[in-house]
Amino acid sequence: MFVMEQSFYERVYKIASKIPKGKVTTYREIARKLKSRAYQAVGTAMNKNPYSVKKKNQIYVACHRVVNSNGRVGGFASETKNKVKMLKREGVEVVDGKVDLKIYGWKNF
DNA sequence: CGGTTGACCAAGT
DNA sequence: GACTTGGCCAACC
Repeated sequence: MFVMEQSFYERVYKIASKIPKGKVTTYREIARKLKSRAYQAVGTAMNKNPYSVKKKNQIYVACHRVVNSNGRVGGFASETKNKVKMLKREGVEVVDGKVDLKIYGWKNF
């Protein structure tokens, strides 16, 4: 059985999966919702994120909807072009791997 | 328990 | 605008 360890990461996944379509959020915001400033840990969580597993019990994390505070698309840089496509398909305008946080910034506290 | 790391952030140079 | 430095927090060794 899945032993979803109740770690800091899982909370991150849940929040990340909460991101509405056509919006993006930053690591900072996620950390903030966790009552922490662990933006770093959030990033690390994403890195180990089982987003590929789209099972029923599994959480799907839209990594591409998570960006840095600068609006720059994060570490998936090598595949950024692909993610950018996805984001655009969701209605998010991405320019040079960057997003307008003023417009698409997720502020659904 | 200390040092390293990580898809980070902000301010300074 | 690019690079450096310090800070931040959780996980890993």
